[in-house]
Amino acid sequence: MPFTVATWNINSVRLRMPLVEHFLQEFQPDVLCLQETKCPDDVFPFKPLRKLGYEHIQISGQKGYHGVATISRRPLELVEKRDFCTKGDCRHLSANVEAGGRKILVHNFYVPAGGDEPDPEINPKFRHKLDFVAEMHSVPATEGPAAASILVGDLNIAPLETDVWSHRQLLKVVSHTPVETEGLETMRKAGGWVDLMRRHIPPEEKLFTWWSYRNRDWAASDRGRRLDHVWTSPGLADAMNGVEVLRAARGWERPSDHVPVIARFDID
DNA sequence: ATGGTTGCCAAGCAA
Repeated sequence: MPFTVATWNINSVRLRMPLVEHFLQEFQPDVLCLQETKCPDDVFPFKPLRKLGYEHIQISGQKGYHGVATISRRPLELVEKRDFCTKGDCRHLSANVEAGGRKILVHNFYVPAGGDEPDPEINPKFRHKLDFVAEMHSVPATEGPAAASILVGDLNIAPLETDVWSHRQLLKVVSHTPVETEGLETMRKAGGWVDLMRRHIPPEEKLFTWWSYRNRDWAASDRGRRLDHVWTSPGLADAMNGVEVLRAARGWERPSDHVPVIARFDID
């Protein structure tokens, strides 16, 4: 059995527990990282997840907004819940999991969306987003010769031209502005991270993980963006055995506007 | 150029 990690912005974990359960039963990832759980820790739905064999759960939740959860079939060792930009937002959680005979550090991120106006001088939410990504420079892929790391989550930025339905039309739209895409790529490369989705699926190919709710027919118009990402340290990237974007999940009953991304590794 | 939808929670705000 290969080691598998999935990431999914669930947009309310309690509302979508039936979808989470369905997903876990069908795909059985070792680790599932959820974002936008919108769920305080004292009411997180542990029970149905444990029932499915996911007994190791680390959460960082708050009422109404944000929130991340890392759910695992293998033992998890919490490393930290970091308060990026010291706003008290629950947007990060890291934990160690064992695979291939070594510890792998898994970072689960929910980067701020950044509001509508892509000008940090007049839009504090966009300022926050840029500051958040800048602070991610302090999260390197490798912290020692034997260290392996994975960084997943909703990064709310579509870096490549083929990560959006129209590069030209989205250049001034938050998520695809040059200051964001260059900022994210600079941070990724500086940290030594490999963009695993793009190692598996060529950058010439359009690739989306999110489709707006504000669309008559998301599948027909296909105006998507790749906002969700899987990054790894270089050694782990070499062990990658495939990445799957579960586009079908966008068509499930009462779906999230994001779909799961699953990465498989040839280690156990 | 505008408005389109969803989820929080019960009015707008955030996405």
